[in-house]
Amino acid sequence: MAFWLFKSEPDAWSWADQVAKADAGEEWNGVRNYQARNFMRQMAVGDLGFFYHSQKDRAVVGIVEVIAESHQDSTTDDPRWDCVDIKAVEPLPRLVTLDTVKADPRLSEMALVRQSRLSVQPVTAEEWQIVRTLGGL
DNA sequence: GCCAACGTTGGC
DNA sequence: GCCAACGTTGGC
Repeated sequence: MAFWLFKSEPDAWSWADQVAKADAGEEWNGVRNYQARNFMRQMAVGDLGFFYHSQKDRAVVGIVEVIAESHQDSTTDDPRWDCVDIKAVEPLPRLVTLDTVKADPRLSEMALVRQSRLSVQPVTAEEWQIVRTLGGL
């Protein structure tokens, strides 16, 4: 099983929106970046991810699970773009802000820090554990 | 609201 | 196939 991070502008699609979908989950659609798409193609059902709010919040806010492997993105007919489905699993008791991540030397290699514009990113098992703990889980 | 970083497009 | 122009993202 692998770990990931999904980035979203809360104004467009927030953790609350994701939670509202409950176990039905939702497509992680709208990604138009090859690197991000390729990561989604590598995902398997059962993989876990962090849900990150960009812009105003700049924090990891919850945990999500991949519930469908990559398939055509329903928001476009362009066959280049596909996406997975994810559902909310649980919120983090404490938000883990970008500042916190940047301040922790163990997290200095995270894509979140090194490649700030990438919207879907891999997370190592070690990073997963550290951020979970910082989040109070 | 600005700007740096970076990805994409299109002319050559 | 290169590169300039342009568009977008996201931190600050």
